[in-house]
Amino acid sequence: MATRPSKSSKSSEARELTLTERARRSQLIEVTVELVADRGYADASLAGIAERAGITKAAVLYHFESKAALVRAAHEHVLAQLVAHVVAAIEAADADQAPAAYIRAMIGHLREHPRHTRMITEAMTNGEGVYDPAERWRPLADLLGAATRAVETKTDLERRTLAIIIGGAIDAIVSEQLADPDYDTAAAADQLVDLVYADRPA
Amino acid sequence: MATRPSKSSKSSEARELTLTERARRSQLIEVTVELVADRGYADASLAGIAERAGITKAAVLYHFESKAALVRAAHEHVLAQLVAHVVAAIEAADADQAPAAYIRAMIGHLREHPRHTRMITEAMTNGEGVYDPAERWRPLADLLGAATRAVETKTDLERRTLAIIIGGAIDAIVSEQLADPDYDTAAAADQLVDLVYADRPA
DNA sequence: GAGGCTCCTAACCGATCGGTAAGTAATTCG
DNA sequence: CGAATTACTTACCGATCGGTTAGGAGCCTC
Repeated sequence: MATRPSKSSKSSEARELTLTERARRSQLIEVTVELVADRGYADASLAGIAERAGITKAAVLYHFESKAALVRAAHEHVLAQLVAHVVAAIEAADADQAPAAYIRAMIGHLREHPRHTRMITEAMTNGEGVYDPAERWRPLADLLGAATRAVETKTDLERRTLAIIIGGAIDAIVSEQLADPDYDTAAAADQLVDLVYADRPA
Repeated sequence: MATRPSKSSKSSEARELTLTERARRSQLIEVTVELVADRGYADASLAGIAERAGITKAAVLYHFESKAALVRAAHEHVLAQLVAHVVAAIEAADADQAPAAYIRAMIGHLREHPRHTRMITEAMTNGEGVYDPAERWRPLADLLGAATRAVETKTDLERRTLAIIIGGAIDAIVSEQLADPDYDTAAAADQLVDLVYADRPA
């Protein structure tokens, strides 16, 4: 049979992973990120993932209950790293410099991990229900609300729109770098920060 | 047989389309736009298009030589309308107001044609080789170059980056409206215009 | 009224998809 | 030693994909 590893004799709840299982799982996640990034969400098949990992399709499904579960795990993996990096940068900055820190941390991280970037954008545009677009800019909008000193946006709507503008600009800068690796994203980040802080100077 | 309609006895080059053929083609293009917009590029199958049009798969391929050709035609259809609208708006504006006209025209058109919008973004992210991302912001960058009075961006790189920022912001504003139809894109367009024109006031 | 053209249907094709079933070496454990 | 568990492979499944083939109804023309 090829059912799941059950739970190693004990009938309790906690799933304790073996050493090899942990290794395979993380390898499969890595391979999935690579493949989704390189060939797109639709062309990242189980067969392709399996081949790249040196095992068969069935072996992949032995470790993950479905392709969707594998892709979800891979997505959570890259997203967690991004969030950790950005949160650390924000916490290290002064409150009024938080939006600037956000912009530079986002662009910096994505520049250094192009595959992660491709995976995230791929998951956002093609992932079934990975995370809902209505909440996408909420964290940034909240951040702008907290940084009242430097970025004086009055209404909630204006704050929301500014978050959307900044977020969209970051997306586009990152996409540009994926298309042209020579594009200077650090300079672009500076220019975006200037633009945001130049607004409402009074 | 079900080959192409050849060219109606005459062996010359010009393909003259029948009345019914013209009608079917435009119907199929409309249906394709609908389906791609509603269910995404990957889930818009020939069978689905055919069913929605009330004919069979084979009949669709009788009018278009492949699914790719049909999608290409649909894409060109929606893109042509967008370009016509934006160009008209720019030509009607003063030179230094051209970027503002661009922003408002883009956002306005996309607001009024949400299906076209979805189709275009879908084609950009999932379309095989519809149009290359390296050239995407070129027209806007050129426009900024021409409007030297209001938007004083010095170097080519800064102009390029500003175009990317504006373009990305427009994308995000439009996406937000697709997720929340109550979102006030006209106000967002005004805010984006203000931000762009507030830059480098000296 | 026979032939030719347009516009379509029904049936089929090979490829590929995610997923399942059955069996089996290798390791661990009583 | 023998039983159980882990970590796989080979072979298969039904569904769906884009595309092809053969044929036929309806019209138009000589």
